[in-house]
Amino acid sequence: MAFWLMKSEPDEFSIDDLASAPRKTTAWFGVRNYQARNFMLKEMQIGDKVFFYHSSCPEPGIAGIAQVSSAAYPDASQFDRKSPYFDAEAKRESPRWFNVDVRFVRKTRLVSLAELRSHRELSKMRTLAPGNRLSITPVSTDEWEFITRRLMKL
DNA sequence: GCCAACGTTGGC
DNA sequence: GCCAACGTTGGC
Repeated sequence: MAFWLMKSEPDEFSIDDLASAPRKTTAWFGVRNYQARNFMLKEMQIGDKVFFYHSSCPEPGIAGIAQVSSAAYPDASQFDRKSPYFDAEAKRESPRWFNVDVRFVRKTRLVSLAELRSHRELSKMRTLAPGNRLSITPVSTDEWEFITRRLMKL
């Protein structure tokens, strides 16, 4: 089992939105970056644990925990002309973008970006790397355990 | 709203 | 295959 961090703008879709979604599950659609897509398509497994991260908001940070609840399948929004994620190059028979489903596990206290940066133990964390913009990044077992046990006291 | 960093595009 | 231009991300 692997660990991930997935970013969402809470104005668009927050941890509370996930908690109140039907079956507490959402399709993680709209990813339009190949590296992030490949994590979903090639590496994620059902049951992988996810830090749900709020980005582009007054207090960016980890807001909860979710888990991967499906294998990757074609992202429907690429075929939807009315969607901001529409991709004219994508064809039904050869989709370009994929997503997994993500299911709510629990809310946590907000562990802010500033707090994450303050711990040496997390200095190698991919999402904290200078200039990182990837919306999906791997989290190591050590990083996961440090954050859940030491910071969240779970 | 600014801007640094990065990914993508397209001309050559 | 290089690289300049452009668009996007996301913290501040």
